[in-house]
Amino acid sequence: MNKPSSLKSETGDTPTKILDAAQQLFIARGYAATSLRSISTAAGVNLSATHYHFGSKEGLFEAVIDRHVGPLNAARLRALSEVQTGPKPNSPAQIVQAFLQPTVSDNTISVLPTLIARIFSEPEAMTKSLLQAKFGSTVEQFVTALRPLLPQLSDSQLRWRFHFLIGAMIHHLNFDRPLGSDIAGPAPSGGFAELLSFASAGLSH
Amino acid sequence: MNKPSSLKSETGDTPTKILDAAQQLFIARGYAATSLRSISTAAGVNLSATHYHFGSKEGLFEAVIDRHVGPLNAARLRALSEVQTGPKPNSPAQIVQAFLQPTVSDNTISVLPTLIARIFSEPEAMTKSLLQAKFGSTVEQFVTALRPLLPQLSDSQLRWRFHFLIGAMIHHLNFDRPLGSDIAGPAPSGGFAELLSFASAGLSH
DNA sequence: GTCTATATTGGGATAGAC
DNA sequence: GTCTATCCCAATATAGAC
Repeated sequence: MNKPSSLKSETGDTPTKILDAAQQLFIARGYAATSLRSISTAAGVNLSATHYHFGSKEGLFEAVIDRHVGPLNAARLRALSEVQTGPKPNSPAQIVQAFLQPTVSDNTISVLPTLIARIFSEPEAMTKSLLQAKFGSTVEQFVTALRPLLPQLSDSQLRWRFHFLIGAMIHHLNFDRPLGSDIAGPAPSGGFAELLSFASAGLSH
Repeated sequence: MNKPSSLKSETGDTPTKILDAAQQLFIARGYAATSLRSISTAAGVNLSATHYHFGSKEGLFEAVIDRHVGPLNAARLRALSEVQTGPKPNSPAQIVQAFLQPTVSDNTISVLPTLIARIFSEPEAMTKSLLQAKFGSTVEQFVTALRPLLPQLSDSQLRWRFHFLIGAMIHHLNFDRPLGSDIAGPAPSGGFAELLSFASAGLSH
């Protein structure tokens, strides 16, 4: 159960190899179930290298996260800015797409969204304040952008609905197919388009 | 980080005390981060009692789950049946409410939904087939009930949207307030009502 | 059914040679 | 920066007395 994958990323320096392996294993098994030993083995480096470069397991976890939050926030805000500089008025669906699209298209490897989903699903108390610190500002800007487009909603209603939008997104990233779909075979397509319309409709009704 | 809560449920026989403590800690910390030691300490029983009654940590986890899935499925199907025997035609919102309401009202202690959310958020491969086994049939019946009410949706669309509905529900159960709300203070109210309307609108648009 | 004691393994972290 | 070796602790699980 604890054998690391045989896939190694042979590229990059030691810290990068550690980050790549840690990312893959944290996604697959979660934080607590992933040992530094399995990470160092998968990365093809010595166990002590993880401590030398990242200090501790928690430090490594934060480093894995920090590698991605900046680019993701930047991509979302760039998409939001593009929507807002286009022809007015904007639709809520455009804003929603600016928020969701970078989670599926902004990385060559598509593990980034899965990592985000894993962070949201971690039980540790650490997680909640960490999410606020890393994503709070961006979420705030999207809520602000949506408010004039949905004047019928109270601030509380708007925040709740954006909250559920995030929940649907996380669930979509955690599971590649709906419950009840065929277990075997390729994942059914069309999920992201459905997510967009589901979230937009839930937000705007 | 691993000190068990001082709250003990002094009631019940030993297996019940173990189940209560295990449930509380699995919810708070997740499966991997919860030790049998912390469970037995919180339960006020000997460590060996956990093995004697449940065989293994995984066996205990399944026992915690199994204590609740039956009643939850029954409550959901009962609510569905009541909706369907009422005056026709039903609205999708009624079906959605029949699915969601038991997660917040069917237990004296409101930890059941949090447990369900935790199961959905566990990374282990075990989880996915387990969810299909425990909830697949009930979800299937709700999808079947919704289909004639939403004839404009393909089967694939309907399943995706119900999937997102579940995601929003899980997220709501995992976090008691939206990102960006005041960290301190009581959780904002109205979340469940907003979830109902968000999910119904996303499903029906 | 409940306890003590222990077997066995694996975890994070560190010291110190190179 | 990288290695070996090791410390120290915690984990699941079991054996066997009571």
